[in-house]
Amino acid sequence: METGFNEGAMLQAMEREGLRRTRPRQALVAQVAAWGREGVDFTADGLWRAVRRQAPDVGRATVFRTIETLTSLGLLDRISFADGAERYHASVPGAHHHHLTCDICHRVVNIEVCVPDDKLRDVARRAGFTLSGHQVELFGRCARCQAQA
Amino acid sequence: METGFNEGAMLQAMEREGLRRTRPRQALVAQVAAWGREGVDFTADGLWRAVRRQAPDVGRATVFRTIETLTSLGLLDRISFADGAERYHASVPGAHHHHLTCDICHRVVNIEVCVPDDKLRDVARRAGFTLSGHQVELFGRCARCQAQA
DNA sequence: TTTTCTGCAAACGGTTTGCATCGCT
DNA sequence: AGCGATGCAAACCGTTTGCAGAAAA
Repeated sequence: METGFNEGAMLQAMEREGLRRTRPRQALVAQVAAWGREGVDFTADGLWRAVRRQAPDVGRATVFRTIETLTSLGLLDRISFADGAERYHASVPGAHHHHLTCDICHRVVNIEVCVPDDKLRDVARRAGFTLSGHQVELFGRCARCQAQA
Repeated sequence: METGFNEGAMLQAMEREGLRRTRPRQALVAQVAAWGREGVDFTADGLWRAVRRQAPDVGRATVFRTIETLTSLGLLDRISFADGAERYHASVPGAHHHHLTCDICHRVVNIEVCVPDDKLRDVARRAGFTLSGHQVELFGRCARCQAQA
C-alpha cells in the first residue's frame, strides 16, 4: 500500500524541481514523512523543535522556508484554524480529500466526504462566481482524547 | 425581508449581554452592518481605517476588542484563508451556512451548500471521532472581477 | 459613584528578510 | 567555481495587554 509519506519520494519530488538535497532539508522531510505516516500534524515551531533533536543547528528560518517549499509542491497541507493558528500535515499530492482534526491532540485524518462537484458548481454559478477551489474541514474529538476526558 | 445586518439589532444584542452602548462601539457596529448589507467582508485593519473616517480617535485595540466581542456573540464570522489571513463578515446569528468568497475582491456570499449531517457524523464515527463542528468554504471569482479580468 | 470601556504605547509571537558564509553539484 | 541554501539576528506586522483616564450606567 502506497502511503506517499516516504522520505525518498518527497526528496525526489524536490530534486525534480531543481532543489538541492541538503542536510537540513533531509532532516525536515524525514520528520514530516514520519509524522505523515502516524497521521499527526504539526506547527512550524513543533517541526523545528523535533528536527533540532537530530540536527541541532537547523535554523528557524530554514524550517519556514522548507515548509513553504513543501506546501507549494503540494507535499504539505496547511490547515488554518478559526483562532488563526496554522498547522501542517503531509499530503499525498493530487489526492482530493479533506480533513477531520482532533480539537485536543490535533491528530488529522483524511476523509473522503465532499460536496458533490455539480452541486458546488451549481451554487457558484447561481451566485455568478467561477469556482477556483473549496475546502471542507471537520473538527471533533478523537477516540483517545474522548476516553481521557 | 429580514437581513439582520442592522445596526440597532446588533447593538441590542450587545446590550442584552450587559455591554455598554459606547461611541466607538456604535461606529464600529454601523460600519460592520453597512458592509454586511453589501455582502463585503473586511480585515481588522480595514475596519479600523474605515471607522476612523467618522470617529477619528477610535483606537486600534478597541477594534480588535470589538471584533472579538461580536465574533463571540455570533454577529461576526471569521474566515481564515490558507495563507493565514483573517477576514470577517457580518453574520445572521444562528443560521447554518457557509461561504463563497471572491479571490480578488473578497466579496462574500453566504451559501446553503453543506454536507448532509448524517454523512458528516458517519465519517466521524468511522474514524472514531465525536464531531464538534465543521466548515465549508468555497473560493472563486465573482462576476464583476471575472468581467474585469 | 461605580464599573466598564477606552486610547495609548509598549510588549508579544510567529514569520520574514538581509546578509555573510557554507556546501551542493 | 558558481550559485543555491543556510544560520543568525534584526525587522516586521498583526494582535494583545497594562494602565491611567474617560464615560456609561
